[in-house]
Amino acid sequence: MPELPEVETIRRYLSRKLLGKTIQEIVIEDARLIKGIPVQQFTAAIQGKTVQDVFRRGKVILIKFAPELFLVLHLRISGWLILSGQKEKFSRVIFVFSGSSMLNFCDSRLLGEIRLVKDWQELPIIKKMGPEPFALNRESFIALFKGKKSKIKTLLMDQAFIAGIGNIYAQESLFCAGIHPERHASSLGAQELGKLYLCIKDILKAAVAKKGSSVDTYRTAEGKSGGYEPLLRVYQRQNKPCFDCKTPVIRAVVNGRGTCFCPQCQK
DNA sequence: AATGGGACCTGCGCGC
DNA sequence: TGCGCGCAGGTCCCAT
Repeated sequence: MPELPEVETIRRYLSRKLLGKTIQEIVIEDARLIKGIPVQQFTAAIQGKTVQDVFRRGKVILIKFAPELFLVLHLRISGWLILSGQKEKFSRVIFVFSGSSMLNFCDSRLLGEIRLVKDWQELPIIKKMGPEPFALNRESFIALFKGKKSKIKTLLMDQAFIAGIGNIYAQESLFCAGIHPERHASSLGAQELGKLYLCIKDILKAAVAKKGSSVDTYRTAEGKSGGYEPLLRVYQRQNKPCFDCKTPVIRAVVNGRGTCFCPQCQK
């Protein structure tokens, strides 16, 4: 479900609401989401602990309870988080906080992950993760492509290459930059990469400002829809006229994922 | 090393 | 109304 803008939106809200709050109880509706540790152990370890920090790396949300105790939340494709006073639809794990607020980890397809670790930086997913898009300048962005040959869309979605971009914002960024999603990275010149850099930054920034895109189940942690959806230019617009040239938008499968692009504007 | 396919799971919308 | 099918914002594992 979530890419960088959605995850960052959730993180900001949780940070605002949960800092200093203590976990009173954990309700496990479906234990399959809890990975790497027996459920009993998981529950016992965070009961009574107080939130010290809520931060993000790529699409991963991290909640710090102690210097050596971090809750790791990954929403994967179908998860979302709702902070409310009740159990929500598709709630799988509920963290009940002091003040009776409840953080619902909702996930229709059960593909999400919840972990508890001592050292978050040692998690495999974190260890191999590429740089945060906002930490890059034009030069360092272009330098990432040195020696890369994959299709550009595959690269943008590769979390080891750059963190936080998924299927929506990869498509949107490539449309903005006028680059065909199946172009090989080695064929892209500095000018095209420079344009792509600006597009990625602008789109992610605008999407964060709008609190993400509510294409399907995504809601912000306060249960509201995101506001970026009306600004999407190609995502899921197959057969509809391109906003720029009116040519019908094409849908192809790139790297196993549905991919929309304008055959006229994206070369 | 890089790439492609399948697996993990369930729900929703569509056409018949 | 009911059923089957295709599709879904991510990541990992395995075979080639």
